Formats: sequence, C-alpha cells, structure tokens
Amino acid sequence: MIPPRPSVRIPPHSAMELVDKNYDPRKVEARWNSRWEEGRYFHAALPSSRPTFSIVIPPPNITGSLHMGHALNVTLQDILLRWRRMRGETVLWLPGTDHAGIATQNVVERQLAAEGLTRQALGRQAFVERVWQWKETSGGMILNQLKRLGASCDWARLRFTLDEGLSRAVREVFVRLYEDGLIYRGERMINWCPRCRTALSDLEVEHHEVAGKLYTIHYPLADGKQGITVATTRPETMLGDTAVAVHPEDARYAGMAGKRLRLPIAARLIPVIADAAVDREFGTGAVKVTPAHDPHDFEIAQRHALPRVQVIGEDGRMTAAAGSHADKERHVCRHDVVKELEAQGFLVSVQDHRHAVGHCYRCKTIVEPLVSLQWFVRIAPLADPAIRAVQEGRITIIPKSWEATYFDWMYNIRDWCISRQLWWGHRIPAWHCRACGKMTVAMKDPASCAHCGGGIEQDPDVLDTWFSSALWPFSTLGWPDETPELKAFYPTTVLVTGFDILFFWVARMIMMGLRFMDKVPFKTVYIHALVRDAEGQKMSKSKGNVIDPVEIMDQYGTDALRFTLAAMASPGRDIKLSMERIEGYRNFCNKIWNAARFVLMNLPENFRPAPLPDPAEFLISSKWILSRLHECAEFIQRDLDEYRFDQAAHRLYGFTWHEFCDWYVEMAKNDLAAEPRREETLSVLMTTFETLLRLLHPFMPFITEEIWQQLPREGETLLLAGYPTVPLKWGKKDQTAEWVIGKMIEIFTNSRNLRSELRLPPSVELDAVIAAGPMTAGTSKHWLKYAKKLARLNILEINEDADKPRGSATLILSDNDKVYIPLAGLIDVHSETQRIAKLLEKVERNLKPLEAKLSSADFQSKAPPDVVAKTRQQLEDLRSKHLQCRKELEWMNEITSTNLPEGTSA
RNA sequence: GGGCGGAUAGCUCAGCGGGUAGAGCGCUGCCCUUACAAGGCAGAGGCCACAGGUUCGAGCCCUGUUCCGCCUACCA
Repeated sequence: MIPPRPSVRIPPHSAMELVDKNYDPRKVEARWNSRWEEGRYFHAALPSSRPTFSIVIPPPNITGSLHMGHALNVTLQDILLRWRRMRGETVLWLPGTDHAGIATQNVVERQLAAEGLTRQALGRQAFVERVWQWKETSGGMILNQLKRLGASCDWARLRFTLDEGLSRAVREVFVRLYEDGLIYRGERMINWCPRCRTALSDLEVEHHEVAGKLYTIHYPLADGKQGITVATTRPETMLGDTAVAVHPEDARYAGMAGKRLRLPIAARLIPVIADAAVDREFGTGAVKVTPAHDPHDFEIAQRHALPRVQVIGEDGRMTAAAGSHADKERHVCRHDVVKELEAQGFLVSVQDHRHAVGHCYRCKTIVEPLVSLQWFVRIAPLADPAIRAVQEGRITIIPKSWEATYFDWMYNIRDWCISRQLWWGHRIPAWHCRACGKMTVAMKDPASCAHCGGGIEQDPDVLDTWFSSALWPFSTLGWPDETPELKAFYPTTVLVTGFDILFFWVARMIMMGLRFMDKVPFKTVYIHALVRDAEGQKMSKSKGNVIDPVEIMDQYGTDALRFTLAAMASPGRDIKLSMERIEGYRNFCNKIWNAARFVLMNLPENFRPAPLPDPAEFLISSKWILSRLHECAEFIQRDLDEYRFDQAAHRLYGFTWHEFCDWYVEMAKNDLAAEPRREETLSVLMTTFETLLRLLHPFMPFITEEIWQQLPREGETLLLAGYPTVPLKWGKKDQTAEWVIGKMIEIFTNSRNLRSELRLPPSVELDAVIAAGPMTAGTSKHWLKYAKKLARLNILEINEDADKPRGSATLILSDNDKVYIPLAGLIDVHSETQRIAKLLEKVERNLKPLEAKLSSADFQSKAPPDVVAKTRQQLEDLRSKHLQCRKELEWMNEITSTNLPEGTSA
C-alpha cells in the first residue's frame, strides 16, 4: 500500500479513495445515480431554444426483469443520449413500461391459483383491481434495474401503456379507425391458444419444426366400394370433415367429384369436391376438408359452401360434435381416433413426417386454428404509406440490410387480429345492442344503442398489447392533445431496438405514426443484435445459459458491462458474450482509475486548470499527446455519427491504454521531474485526461463522473460538461510531433526487443550509439531525455556518420537509421549472427512480393501513381535494411574468421 | 419452400469506396521499475471455408459449392 502523499487531494465527499489501488464500482455507482436524479439532469426542460434529440424507450414488460437484451438496448441508447446532452442539446429519453396483457394476466392468475382462486371466481372488476395491485407492488422492478444501468431517462415523464393518457390515445385511435372503416369485426380463422384462451395475431404464433406423423386414411364411397385415400397430420380433425377435395384435372380422381364418401367413425356422408388449390403432388393428391380447423380448408369451404363442424373447442377438448370422442383432450383424441381407424381397417399407413407446428409465443402451447368472431385492423391502407416512408428515405433503417426484411413483411402483410379474450388491457370501446344487434363505437361510454336506443352491453374483449405500443411515440408525448412535448420531440430522432420486434412494434409504430401524426415517428431506426451466450446459443431460462446483467454489474461494475456491450455491438452481428471479455473491460476501468491516481497524485494542492499557452512552444510529448487526442476525438465524433459504438469503444480503449498510459504518462513522469516544464506538463496532463473523461463518459458514466468530480474543475457534473468536438480548443494535429515520437517509439521498441531476445534483465542499462539519417538526428534532441527511463538506454552519441563501436549489436531501422548497442562481455558473436540472420530472413520474405510487384510493367502503368510511389518507398526502405543486414553478417563473419575463439565478444 | 446473415490468429470479433492481414482475451519468456500484477516489457501464432472468374493486384467485387445460424411460410 502506498502511503498517501501530502499533495494528494481527496475531496471530502469522496467515498472512493485514491489510495485504493483497485477501482471498486460498488462504492461509486449507487451514489452517482441518486445525485444525478436529485439534480434533475435527465429532465428535458421546455421550452427550449436548443436543438432537440429524443428517443422513446422500447417499453419493457412490467412482468419482466432485466436481461442482456435490455442491457444492450439501454446502453446504446444511453450512449447516444449522454453524448447529445453533453453537446448541449435538449435531450429527452422517455421511459415507460408495457402492460403485457397475456403475460401479466398469467402471472396474477398463477397467484390466484396458489390461493385456490380463479379469475372467474373473482369476477372481472375485482380481478383487474388485483392486477393493478400487483403492478403497483411488483411491476417496477425493471425500472430500478434500468436505473442501475445508468439509464439517463427523464423519469418525471414515465409512462405506462395502460395509464389514463395512453388509454385515451388508444380509444381515440380505435374509434377513428373504426369510423374510417379500418377496424372491423368478423368471423375468421384465427390462431387460438387453448391454454391462454384467447385469440392471437399471426405474429404471436411461433413455428417450430416437430417430428410428427403423416397418416393416410381410407374413406370408402357411400356404396361401400372403392373410395379415396387421404393424408393428414391431424387425424382427430377428421371428425369434423365435411368434404374431400381433389384437383379438377387429376386423372386419378376423374369422375369422383360429386360422389359421396362415408366418413369413417363418424359415419356421416361427405361429398368429393374439385378444387384447384389441391396439390396433386402431396400425399395421395386428395385432401380431407375440415373447414372449422384449418385455414386452408376454411377457404375451400367458403368456395364450395360447405358446412363447418367444429369438433375442437376453445379449451382444446373435443366438442359434442365429435360424438363418442367428445370431451377428450385433442391429443388424446388423436391417439384414440388412430386406434379406432386401425381397428376398423381404415388406416392405410403411418409415416414419420417433420413439419412446422404453431405454438403460442407466450406459453408454448400448440395453437389451434379456430373460426371465431374477432376484431381486425384492415392493414393494407396503413401499410402503403409506411412502405413509402422507408423507400423515400424519411426513415433510415440501420443496418440497411433490414430494409429488405421490412419491405418483405409489409408487402405480404395481412389483417391484424387485435381482440384478445383477456381481462387485462384496453377494453374495446364497442357496445352491442340487445335489441337491434347493431354496434355502437364511441369516444364516450354510451348509455344506449346509437341506432335504436335499446339496451347495450360492452364488448368483453381487450386489445392486443401491441395496439397500444404502436402509438407509443406520440401517445407518450400527450397525444391527442397538442402538447409542447409533442411539438418539441415528435418525430423522435432515433429508435433503438432489436430485430425481433421489427414487425411487432417498429412497423406498426410507423403505420400509426403516419396515420395519426401525418409524420414518421422516428427518423432513424437503429437495429442492434441479439445477445447470445459464449457458445452462440440464444439465452433462455429453460436452457439455463442466462447471464444475468445484474449479477455482472455486482461482480464487475456497470461501466465494465456497458463498455463490453458497446464494444461488441458491431452492426449486423449477434453478440456472443463471454466473461473473459467483461473481465477485460473491468481491467480497463481499473486502468482508468489508476491513470487518475497518477494525475491526482501529481497535482499540487492549489492547482487550477488554466487555458493552455501556445502549443508551438510545447515539449514534443505535449504536442504529441494533444495531436493524438485530437485524432481520437475526431474519430469518436465520426463513429458516433454513424452509430459505430464498437469502433468508438475500441478507439477509446486504444487511445487510453496504449497512447495515453503506455507512452504519454511515461514521458510525463520525466517531464514533471524537470522543473522548467513542470507547469506545462501538469496542464497538458490534466487537460488531456479531463478531455478523455468527457469522451469516455457516455460509455462509462460512473467511473468518469467519480474521477471528474475529484479533479479540479468547473461545473457541477460531467453530464453537462461539453463533449469534445473537433477542432479542439487547444492542440491540433501535429504531423511532425507524430513523426518524431513515432521514431522514438521505433528505437525504444527495437532496443527493448533486443534486450528481451538476449535475456538481458531490465535492470541493466545499455549504452547506445545511433547512426541516424538527418531527420532522425535533427529531431532526436526532443526525446533523448526519455531514453533512460523508457528504454533503459544511455545514448552516447547520435550522429549521421557515427561509427559502430566494437562488439555492438546493431538494430536496423527504417529511414536507414541504425542503433549500435555495445555488448562487450554480454553477448557472443554466434547469437548476434543468428539474430541478424533471422531479421534478414524476415526482410527477404517481405522483399520478394514487393519486388515482383514493382517489376511488373502492368503495375507501373496501370496502378495509381500514389500507390506506385508508396510501394517504391517501401521497397527502398526494405532494401536498405536488407543491405544493412548483409553488411552486419559479413562483418560478423570477418570477426569469426580472424580466429576469435567461440564465445568471445564481437 | 422463400429470404437474410456468417465462415479471418487457440477463443470472441474488427477490417469490405480492392494496394504486403488487425484488436481484445488466451498462450510463451522476462520483470513486484513508488499510477496500475485487474500491471509492465517483449514474443509466438493466419493459404482470410472451398472452387472458379474479374483485375496490374482480391478476406474485400462476381458466380457456384459446402457447412453453421436466424427470419419467414396454411404443403394437408
């Protein structure tokens, strides 16, 4: 443990102390979150004359708890928002949650079940009250987890899809769409979940391949002779068959149409019909028609006016129409029907058959297609403008490749089933008349039928949760009122989300936004990847491979997690999260922490940051780091403009660690010791580090704020300190400084390499003589002073025609520079010869392709001149190295041939 | 059945307006040098999936092929 120096400033408020050699996020994070909230720094104050930047959060389910997908999603949004906020824009990040109809109802029903209750026993009103109660006590967990991540949301504007304002928006939209004829009620084939007891939209059905069977069954003709063999994967539905269809041009079944078949088991007579929709290639070319239980058959039945026999009920059990099989669960019934068919000799064959089966997205139960009276949105008129908005570039989707998926879905979009047989959600504002049977749809709850004045009853169904989510970008801003928020922040700037809800949510928001606001809901959609585990598997509770972000934050800190996710967020690529990677960025936090310790330990008690003087007079180290910083800031700006979080993160990592810490801090140690330049160095060190903290802040808000608060500074929070933009106020690109330090680094690195190869301990200081070209010799005075500390070199001479001291190793560098390191007594001729031979080999390896290239006439004439020039330059440099290597070897040879005994120093 | 994405160092991934392959982690060697051993210094390690083509020149562009993912779809 290092004893604190008297000069170390430890502000009284600090919980984290500089003497701590390791950064401990637990001591830091909670405090800053509450400070930021107290300061209301996340609040977007209106009116504002500054540019605005707004994002609505993809509202997480109130039943949810934070997973890695949220963590990634929130991190990326927060980076954008903190960045823009620091740039002085009026930034709104609107947070909220989603009432998640089915999921929430399931949770509360499970609770009731544990108490021996059902929602039916409780009654609708009491049940809904109970869900609200649950929401108030348990529905906010995920919000606290978002805060833990550092999400800089405007918490004062928190919304909920079922709150009063949003409910009003939902009702307004429903009524207007109904009046415009875009919402209708009708009897259609829909997807029904027998467990959730509700209709589902097409999107809420997940298709999974399952190993099923293909049963072929013989249906005899009414007279008992011959007949038709059909194939099915669902034999239990035969009880509801009302026809068998064949293709009209199928020679095998010529003349069959119009005849009657006797349906086995049920012993009903059903007709053979001809329909062109039948695929002659599949199975036997004849298909049983079950209009009540298959979407395809439903359509055939409509064309041929076939009756519907519903044999499977909403509970997934067979109905009375199934005769002796009534009341059996549908899969039990399948088994029994097959047995019965077999016993009676109607079962022809059973084959293995893989096919996709629809499952409920929420409870994974196999979905049952049922004919049902439901509410639908007529979608084509809404889809058209939404397609155009993207085609015309009013909305940009990033990465662009997702546009194709978007278009594909939008072109083939089908009407949206929006009614759900649930109690938790927005109740459909439609009333059915008991007298005339007509419907009243109204903004205000009607007392009687609008058509005949008769008694009415409200439709029992609620709306699909996604219906309210589709309004999110404007309903949350106060629509249908014309609020200042709506005026200032709609359209929102960017939507950040995962591709899994592109159809569910993004497309629908675009359609609704255009319909009701007449403007796109967001200008850019940034689509990020899915977070998978280290093996590339989708994380799921059932697989047990979930990495819990909260645990990661506990263990490694929020900043490490955020930085990991940002660094791995390359566009169009899933993230395979690994602990090693998180640990690496935890180490990065520690590096930053220790850099801060170095800076603060060196600041005098009363240090006040002052504007930097004219950099023309600066030390080469100062010029260099400011130049590098400038470039870093420039790239970050470009990366963030292009949503390249990964590139920005890598850039910051590289600059911080490998330029600032590895080289600048090391040079600064020397500069600080030399009195005349102490002031300058302190200023540059401070300025660079402080700027770096600003650059890092959107990625790592906690550690940067913690450190920044301990620096001598102006302003109350780093959150509102400006973001560095180029050109920076001080410092600029300095090609000369970069060249000179680049040369220094080459010399130091090569000599360290020599030391390492020759196993010379770092403690041994080596002499060096440098035979340098004019450029190197002329500028060396700027960095010679660093040689002792950074390379443990004692440079005796640097000169254009310095002689090689006897018994030296030679470092052969670019620009025809050579470094001689006398090693008398330390190294023998043999190993030095080997070392040079190895280098020669490497140079030759690189030389060959270059020579081949330059000797090609085509290359000379067809390649662009700058490429030719560059290549020639490279070749020249390599050639001079090559020559130098050969000279060294010859020289070595001469020594050995003058009969120096083996092992003698060269 | 359609569509999209991927295949680059042991692992995870960058690099894709073509110009002698990069990072992090891991690995090897040497170092407890007063910011940091969660560290420093140095190093090893790649026919850029395969086969053709375009080009002076191809991870990068084109055409196939083979494996992986994912999305989408009413073949009973």
